[in-house]
Amino acid sequence: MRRASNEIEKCDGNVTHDDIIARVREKMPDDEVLLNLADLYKVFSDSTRVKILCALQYSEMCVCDIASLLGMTKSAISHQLRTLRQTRLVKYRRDGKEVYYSLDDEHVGNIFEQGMLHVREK
Amino acid sequence: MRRASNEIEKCDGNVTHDDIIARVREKMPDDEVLLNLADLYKVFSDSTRVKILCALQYSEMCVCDIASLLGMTKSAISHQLRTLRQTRLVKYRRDGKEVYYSLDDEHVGNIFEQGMLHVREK
DNA sequence: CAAACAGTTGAGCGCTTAAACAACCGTATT
DNA sequence: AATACGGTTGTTTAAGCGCTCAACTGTTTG
Repeated sequence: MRRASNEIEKCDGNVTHDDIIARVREKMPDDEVLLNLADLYKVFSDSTRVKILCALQYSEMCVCDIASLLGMTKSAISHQLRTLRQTRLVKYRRDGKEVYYSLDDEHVGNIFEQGMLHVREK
Repeated sequence: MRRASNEIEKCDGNVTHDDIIARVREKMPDDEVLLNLADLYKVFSDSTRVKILCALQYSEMCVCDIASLLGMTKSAISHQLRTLRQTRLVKYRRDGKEVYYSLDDEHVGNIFEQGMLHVREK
């Protein structure tokens, strides 16, 4: 320990540019909004979920189809579909023994496009 | 164990809709693209990073300012800035002892907007 | 050069989480 | 009712990750 004793760091408050901080803080959205935003992107941050959403852009599919397409177990897919359901990104309908999933939101496409723009170039 | 013996599951390949699968597979982007896409969104999936990016939309800031704004240690902020640097989302310039960070990409704003659209409504 | 300060970095810890596994539920078929 | 099959769910395990702590780099000032 090189510091005096046990003062908390937190960027010791001394030499920061208080004017800038105040101005930025004023403009920033509420914490809750930014938290929800991060949570939304968290859903897109897993490649399995991205693949599922991407596939559903082209056709509604049952769990077995998706599992087969991605080469994964039905269990794994079902778990991921659950989080996609909870975040209202997919909806489903039952037909006999099969459950068909499809996209629930037109935003999904837009979000994808913006991401693609960044990924594709560079 | 209820299953016959040790056949792999992988959605037993039997009753799937092979036509749909084939059609979707044909249209899907390459795996690598979707992986990069997921990685991009992973950067936005943490609230600390989201806050940093959001703050930098309004003004360039030094590490100490950001730490003070978010009530976190300089170390934590610096670690996150590192991943933001590596993904080319922020750039920096040195001025004396201080290092000023700013957004490196106009896409950041667009990506934010699409996310906000989804978060705000509902 | 020494001290102070802004920022970076590596190691370690605790929490989160994706996938595997096994059991279970619901519907259809016989 | 019994069987089969599509899908779901709880549990466990291993990997990933954000933060803290401590040490270090680099720059300015005395």
